[in-house]
Amino acid sequence: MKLDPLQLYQLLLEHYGPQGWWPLLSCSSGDGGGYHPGNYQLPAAAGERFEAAVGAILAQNISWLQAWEALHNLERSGALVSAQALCSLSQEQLAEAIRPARFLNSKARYLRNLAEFWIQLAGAVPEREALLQITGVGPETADSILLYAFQQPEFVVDAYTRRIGAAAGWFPVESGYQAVKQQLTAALPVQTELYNEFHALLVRHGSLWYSSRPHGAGDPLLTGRPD
DNA sequence: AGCCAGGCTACCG
DNA sequence: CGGTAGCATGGC
Repeated sequence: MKLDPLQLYQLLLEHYGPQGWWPLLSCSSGDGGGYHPGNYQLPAAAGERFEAAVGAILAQNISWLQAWEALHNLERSGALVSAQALCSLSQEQLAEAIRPARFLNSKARYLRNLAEFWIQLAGAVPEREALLQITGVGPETADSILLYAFQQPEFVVDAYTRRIGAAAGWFPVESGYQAVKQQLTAALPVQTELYNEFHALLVRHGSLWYSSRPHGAGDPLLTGRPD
């Protein structure tokens, strides 16, 4: 049997339940969780949108637990109050606060770039092309910000999406970002809530079965060949 | 010890 | 242009 994307989405949702992304500090139980399963209205406040965008950069190529530690450090430094507040920190302070998130000097620069962009934005919903011009914001981070901070219907593609989609026979693992995104969105209804939940579920499932090599070995849902 | 994180930029040929 | 080294932490 070969699952189509919508069928896999329904299977994953049934299997894992709602994931409650994007994790927010204000929803946190203090253990690095920060989830609000089934509530797709968050983030609603401007501060929460900024926090989610910051989190999207911190989470690049790293486990969420480490990103959460860094985010919490930033909160304690007062950097999450506003984009201006983040900019008021020195690069050294920023880098030290986000040390747990790896690539600290790079990400400290990225965060300042984001914050400066945020100030220009003045509360508007950003354009995808504008986000992509920020040094430190690539396609996945841009779509994460649009989807999870602003509830825009932009499907987020990550490494797990590629591996799982390849195992499902939808495309080759080495497919480019836009190719994967277009193929999946063509097979799904354009719904922000579905995009939100599907990506979170793919990360959940991917981290369980598509992390160590060979990718996908033992996947109880797809039983596909590893790449 | 070694592998792997919810990538992106800059530089190489 | 496409491909990849570098970024430089912490958990399992």
